[in-house]
Amino acid sequence: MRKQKVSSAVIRRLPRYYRHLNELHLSGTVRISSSALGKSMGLTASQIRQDLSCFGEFGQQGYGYNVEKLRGEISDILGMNSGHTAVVLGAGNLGRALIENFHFELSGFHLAAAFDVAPGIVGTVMSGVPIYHIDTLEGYLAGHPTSVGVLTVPRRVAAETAARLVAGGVRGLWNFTNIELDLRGSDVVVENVHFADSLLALSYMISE
Amino acid sequence: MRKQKVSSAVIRRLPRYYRHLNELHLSGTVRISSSALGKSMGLTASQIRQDLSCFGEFGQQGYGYNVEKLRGEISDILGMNSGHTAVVLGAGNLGRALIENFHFELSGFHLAAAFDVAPGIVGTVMSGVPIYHIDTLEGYLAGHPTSVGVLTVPRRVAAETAARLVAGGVRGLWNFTNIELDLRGSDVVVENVHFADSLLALSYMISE
DNA sequence: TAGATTGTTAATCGATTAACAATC
DNA sequence: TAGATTGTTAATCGATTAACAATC
Repeated sequence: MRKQKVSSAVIRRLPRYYRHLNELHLSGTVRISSSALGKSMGLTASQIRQDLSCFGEFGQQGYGYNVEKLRGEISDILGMNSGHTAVVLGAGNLGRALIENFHFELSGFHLAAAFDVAPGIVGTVMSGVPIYHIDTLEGYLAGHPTSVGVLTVPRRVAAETAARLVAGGVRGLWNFTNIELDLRGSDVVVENVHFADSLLALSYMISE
Repeated sequence: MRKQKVSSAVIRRLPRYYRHLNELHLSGTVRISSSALGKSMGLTASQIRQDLSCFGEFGQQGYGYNVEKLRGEISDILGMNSGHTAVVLGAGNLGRALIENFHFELSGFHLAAAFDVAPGIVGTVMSGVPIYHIDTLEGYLAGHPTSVGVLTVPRRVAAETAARLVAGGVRGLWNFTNIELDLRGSDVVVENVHFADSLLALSYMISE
C-alpha cells in the first residue's frame, strides 16, 4: 500500500503534526500555510512540505492547507481510524495509571482488557476495562484479535510475556519495561518508552 | 567545559550505552570491543567509536574497552554523578506511579519532594518522599536548589506550574503533560515524554 | 489578474560508515 | 612479535534546506 520507505525522522514528526493541527482546529483555525505551521512548530516550511509529500498532495497553491482536512489525512496515515485494539499487561502502578488516565481512544485505540496475577484485582473492572488473569491470555487473544500489547509487567517476566503476545498474534508492543526486547525473526514492532533514557538525556543537557 | 557541540543523535544513544554497559557489567563481562558491543546493540562498530570520540579516548588498541571503566565514564558524561535533585509536581496517578516505582537514584537523581493540592495527600509521605502543598513551592525552591521539575500536573495548570519552576531556578523540566511548553527566552531545558506521540508512531508502524 | 503558496528538484548540510595508520 | 582493535580521517549516505516553476 505504502509507496516509498518513509524515514523514521518523518514518522516521529507525524504525531506532532497531528497534535498541532488538532489544537489549531479546536481553536477555530480553518487554514494554515506551511510557513505559519513551521513557525509555530519550530520547523522550516520546506521540511513540512517535504514531509507531507511522502504521503500525497494535501495543499493548494496560494491557499495553504485546510486544517481539518489535513488533520484527517494525517490521522488516516497514522492508522488512527483503523480500529486498533490494545490490552495492558500488568495492572500495577504504571499499568493502572495508563488504564485510568491515558486516553487510548484519542489515539484511535480501543483498550479492551488488562491482565494481571494479583487476586485482589483479577476479576475487577478498572475505568471500564476488565482485568483478567494472565493465564487466560492465550484464550483471550485467540478470540479477540489484538493490535498492541502494552507491557507494564515486572522486568523478570517481560521477555516471557512479550513472547506470549507475539505468539498470540499482536502486531506491536508498547514496551514500558526497561528490557530491550529482541524480536528479530518476528515482524512485530516494538516501541520502547524508556523513562530512564529520557531522564538521562535531560541530565546530560542540564549538566552544561 | 564541553569541547564541541554533540549532536542530539549521539546524546540519545548515550543512555543506551550506559544501560548496555551496566548489564554487561552485572553479568560479569570485563572487556568488550566496539564490534561486539555494536553487534549486541544493533549499531556499527564505527558509530560507537565515533560517538565515544566526542568525549575522549576510553579504549585501548588491541584490547577494546574495560566495561566498568567505560560505564563510569559515560555515567559522568551523562551527569549521573552531579548530585542532581528533582521534585514531582502533581502527585496524582502518574505522579504517584513515578514516585513509587521509578528509581530516580538509578539515574543519579535524588527525588526530594512532591507538590500537590489535594488535602488528602498534602502532608503525607509517599515512598519516603514528602508531599507539600503547591503554594509552598517558591519557598521550597528558594531553600532547596533543584535540578529538575517533573511535570505531572493537569493540562490546564501545566504552563503556569512550568513558569513557577523556571522562576524558582530549576535547570530542566521533565514534561509528562501533553502540552508543548514554550520556554524560549529561558535557558531551561525541556524533555518531553509524549505518550500519545509514542503510541501513534507505533500505530503507524503496525498499519502496514 | 496579482499575490501567495504549493510540490518538487537541486544544493547543502550533517550523520553514518568505511578505511587505515597507530599501537597495545 | 603478531593479532586485534583503537581513534581519526575520508567517503558515502541520507536528511534538511533552498529555489523555483506551476497554479490556485
